[in-house]
Amino acid sequence: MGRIKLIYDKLLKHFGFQGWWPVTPSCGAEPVYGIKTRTEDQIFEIIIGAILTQNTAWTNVEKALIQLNKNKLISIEKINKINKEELAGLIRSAGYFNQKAERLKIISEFLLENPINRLKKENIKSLRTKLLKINGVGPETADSIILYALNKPIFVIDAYTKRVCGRMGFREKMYEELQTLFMENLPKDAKVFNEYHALLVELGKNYCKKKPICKECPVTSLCKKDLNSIKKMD
DNA sequence: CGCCAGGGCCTCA
DNA sequence: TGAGGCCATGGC
Repeated sequence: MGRIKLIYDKLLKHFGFQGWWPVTPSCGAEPVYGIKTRTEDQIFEIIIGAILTQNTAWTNVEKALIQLNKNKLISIEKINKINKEELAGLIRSAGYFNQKAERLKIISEFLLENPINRLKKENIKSLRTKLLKINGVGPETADSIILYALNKPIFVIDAYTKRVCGRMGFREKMYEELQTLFMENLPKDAKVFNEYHALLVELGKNYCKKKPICKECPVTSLCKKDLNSIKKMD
C-alpha cells in the first residue's frame, strides 16, 4: 500500500472521523460537524465559510457566520442586496472584512446567474474553471466549494497540506501537483477526500505546526522529517 | 507583547 | 514563476 493511503489510515485512527464541513444547525447556533445531506441554504453557508476562512482561524469565521445567521442573511438574494459596508460590519470578526464583504457580494452575484442546482450538474473540470474566474476565488476556495459544498470528488490543498507534504518528503510543491498526488493514490471518493483534508488540518494544527512536535506525531513513522523543509517553513 | 490562522490578488523582476 | 506587500481580527 502507498504512503498516501497509509498516512490516511493512521490519521483517521488517531483523530477519528472529522465530518466536515461544519454548518450552523439553526440561526445563531454554533456550527456542528457531521451533517450528511445539505439544504441549499447550508450549501450557501459553506460557500460563505470558504471565503471567510481564507487565511483566517475558523473560530473567527464562526462568529461571523453566527452574525449572518442572526440577521437571516444566509441567502443569495439577501447577500446580493445588502449594503457592502453593512455586510463588512457583520463579518468583522473574520478579518479582512472589506475584501471579504466584496468577495461575498461577487460570489452571490455569480450564484444568481449560476444557480446551485445547475452547478451540481456540471462536471468538475468546467465547474472549477468557472469558479476560478471569480475574483476572490483561488484554487483552494474553488476546490473547497466543489468538494464540501457540492460534494464532488476533488482534493483540497491548503497551507497545512503543503507544510506536511514538504516535511514528509514528497517532491510535489505546486498546488495542482500535490492535488494530483493525492487523487491518484486514493479512491475517487468525495467522502475520502473530504475526510483526508480535514485530518491533515488537524495534524497541522496539533502536531505538524510551525514548530513541529515530531515525538508525539501520529504519522512520525511514515515521515522523512525533511529538516531542510522544516527550517524553510519555519 | 508578538505570532499565527483551513488565501488571493497585485506588482515587479 | 516566484518573491513580497497588502488585507485585519481574535486567541494564546
